[in-house]
Amino acid sequence: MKLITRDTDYAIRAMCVIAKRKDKVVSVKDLTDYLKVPRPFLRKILQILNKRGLLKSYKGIGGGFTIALSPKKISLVKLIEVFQGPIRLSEHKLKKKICPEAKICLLKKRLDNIEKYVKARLEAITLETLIEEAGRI
Amino acid sequence: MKLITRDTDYAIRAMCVIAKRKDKVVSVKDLTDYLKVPRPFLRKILQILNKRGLLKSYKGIGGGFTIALSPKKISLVKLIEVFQGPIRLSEHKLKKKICPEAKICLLKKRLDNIEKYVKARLEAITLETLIEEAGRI
DNA sequence: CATAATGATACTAATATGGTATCATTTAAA
DNA sequence: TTTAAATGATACCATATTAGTATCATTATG
Repeated sequence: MKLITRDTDYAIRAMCVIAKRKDKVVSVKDLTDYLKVPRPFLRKILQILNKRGLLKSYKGIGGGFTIALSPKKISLVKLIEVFQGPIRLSEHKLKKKICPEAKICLLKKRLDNIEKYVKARLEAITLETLIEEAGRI
Repeated sequence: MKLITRDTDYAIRAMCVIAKRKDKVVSVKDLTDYLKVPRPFLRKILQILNKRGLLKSYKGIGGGFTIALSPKKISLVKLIEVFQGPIRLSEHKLKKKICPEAKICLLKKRLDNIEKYVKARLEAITLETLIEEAGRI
């Protein structure tokens, strides 16, 4: 079980770097030199973030990416959901055919509560908090 | 992202039924009739639980499974780890080559905390609590 | 000894993950 | 105005995981 897959992880780190550079345009080359992650893969990831409106892109020589939104507004939940779809701890449905013992589906309620907590915590972690904390050290 | 996969889910429900029947031997046929899950798949799952010492099995006519441990002692964490391996929310390693920006790995610390919480909650959910609550309704 | 159960094991199909490769398009600068 | 350096769009590929199926061996009961 993984909460965060490789693409999300790369995205988080790349976004942090881009966010810190503020309005300076950062190219994939710059990022891969620094982060040591596979270039074509990171390219794909950044294109997705661009399409989703989290990055702005600039083509041509000297091109690259800048952050499109305030780092305050970009949470881990958001990034996770971009690459991994909605967060759901269990797909355990309350349908009779899957769970005739509707009572056992108290399980579902319990898992839902845990999920709610996890989501809240991940919502609270934004690019801003990551960058800020890093800066203080 | 899923915390609980299908096999774990089936295992939880089957274990609840078996635990409730106490010392009565429950066959796979009984279980699939009731739970409406694929029989060969459930068979495989129960065999694994048996090997891990969570169930006792009885061959031959009238055979099947009984619970091997007190339902108190069987937590969701245990069942999840049987089928999905150890719970880890992020594989984000603190290695330089993966994360040159060691500071960003505050991320790791944060995720670890969330993970600790989730584990504690899942540890607290045992077959007993699931059965007991169901009984009260 | 027939039958109903599990044990062991191998196989398969579908999906997700972690990428690569290629060509088109844009743009800055020589 | 050409060239080079960047992204855009897309298609492809390899591996692992998930979700099963199938088959034969073994065991116990009546």
